[in-house]
Amino acid sequence: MRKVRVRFAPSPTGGLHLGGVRTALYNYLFAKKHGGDFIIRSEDTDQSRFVTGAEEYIFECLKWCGIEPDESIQHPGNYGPYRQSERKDIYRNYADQLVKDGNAYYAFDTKEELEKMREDFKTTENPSPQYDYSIRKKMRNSLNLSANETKELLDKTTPYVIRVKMPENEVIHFTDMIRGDISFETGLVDDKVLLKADGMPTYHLAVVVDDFLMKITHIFRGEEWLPSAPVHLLLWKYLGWENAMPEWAHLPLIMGPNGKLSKRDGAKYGFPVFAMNWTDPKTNELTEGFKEKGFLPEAFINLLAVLGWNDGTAQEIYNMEELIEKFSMARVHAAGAKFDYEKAKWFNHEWIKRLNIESLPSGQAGLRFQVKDILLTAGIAITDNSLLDKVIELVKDRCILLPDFVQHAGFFFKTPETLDTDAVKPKWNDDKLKFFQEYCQLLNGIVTWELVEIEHVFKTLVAEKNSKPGELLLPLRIMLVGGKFGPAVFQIAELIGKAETIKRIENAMKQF
RNA sequence: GCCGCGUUGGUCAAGGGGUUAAGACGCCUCCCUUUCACGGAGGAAUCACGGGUUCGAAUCCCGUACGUGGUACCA
Repeated sequence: MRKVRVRFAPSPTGGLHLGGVRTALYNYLFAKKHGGDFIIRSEDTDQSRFVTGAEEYIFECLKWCGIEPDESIQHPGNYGPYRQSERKDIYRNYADQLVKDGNAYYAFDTKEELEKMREDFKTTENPSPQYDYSIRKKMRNSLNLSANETKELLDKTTPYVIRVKMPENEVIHFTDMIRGDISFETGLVDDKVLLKADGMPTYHLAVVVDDFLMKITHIFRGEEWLPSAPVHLLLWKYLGWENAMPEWAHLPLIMGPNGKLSKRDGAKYGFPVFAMNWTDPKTNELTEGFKEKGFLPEAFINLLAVLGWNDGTAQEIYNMEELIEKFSMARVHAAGAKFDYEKAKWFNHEWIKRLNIESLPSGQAGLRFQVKDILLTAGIAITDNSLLDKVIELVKDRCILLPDFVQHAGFFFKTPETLDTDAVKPKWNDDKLKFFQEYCQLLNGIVTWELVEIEHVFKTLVAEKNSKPGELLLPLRIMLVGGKFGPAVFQIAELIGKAETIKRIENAMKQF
């Protein structure tokens, strides 16, 4: 029994979107569940499209999610290098071997010739002709040229690519861990480029070679790779590695409101699609991440994990430990799942409610730290941790995203700058003014500043004046918190203290 | 066009020959609460369609439709 080894090969062009993180997560969960290794290979095959900073960004995102690779550029193991540009010679070697064995060939067609071919063979029935077994007979490649002609072209360093030679009439099938038996006719698959003119491998060559060399046992990737699976299968066979063949699973896509989830959807519908803030270095355009939006990493991995997977029970809230224990690839849905931001927020709410105040199981700082941080960015510095803890306990039920704490906890530490006077003014009168003046005096006389006392004094005075508590409670709330929200008024008064309570009432009275 | 994959309420989904077809999000109603939430109790809402197979189909088979991905010297 081989040790489980899985790998994640994030695209360098787009940073990490929802689907990417979920692929990483599923790979990670599977590896950890089976006591295996989680490996990250960096795909930088296409230098011209490489986005600077993407590599670091990906590691940061995964780290935030609590996913640390066992092997990667940053955590080298025995199977490096892990960056494709540094493995160039390795790929070339295997490409040459494929040519030598007659399973691949040199193709000298220029970009223009390819375009011409696609134009010439285009019909209404077949709008995009492929470079396949029938077309390749008509192109400029080592299959049609004589050995000498080929050698001559190579000697003259004519640009060329190496393409796989797909068999004309074979059925290739394999078992997908999610979808079961899947088969393809090889004649319908094109002769994919394996090695590009610049000497870099395409994904097709790179994955196969890397997965073999890095002793990968399971390949989990997005569903968009399913159509090229037969190419990969054949390559494993042609390279003579059939007995080391890994198992496969093609993960369902994550969909947006209309079709596959895209970065645009995020902007259009107002929800994040990246784990963390992503600034496109080319356009300088900032896309807000789940982290910055106020999601807890626990909530983020939780919602991602159950978007396309469930363990068959009604359980919805899982921490990383439980996910590792319960995850199984066979229970991943084959159909794509539409991302629902409302549900995503619900997960965050649940996690805010249950997150430990002090620290996380992962050893990271707990809710207190995160709330403190969010208040600080809003200009509210916290010095009293025990007060903060009490406040968090009191208001966390009404906070969905982290920044909600600014509204719901901020006024405990900072006098509200503006009051919702409109809610009070229309019904404000001299009687009420007198009531609050007297209430302030009474509050001032309270010796032990406690909830029951503050409330008792209020109620007694209300009874004395023969007024309705409801009409006075709302103004008091506005005075203390600034608006029609927050927990029980007297609880707020207790926590902000005697002096501050009286100060806020007196200040507010001037404004009504 | 061709090829692959898919299709259970608006969304995530359980169920894989006999179920009153779970549960969650969202929505609605009520209760609780002298604010807003939380919480509690209810409610509306689903097996894409058409054929088979079967005593019996959401479940198995075929077809159709629709969705989605691929069809690049992108990944």
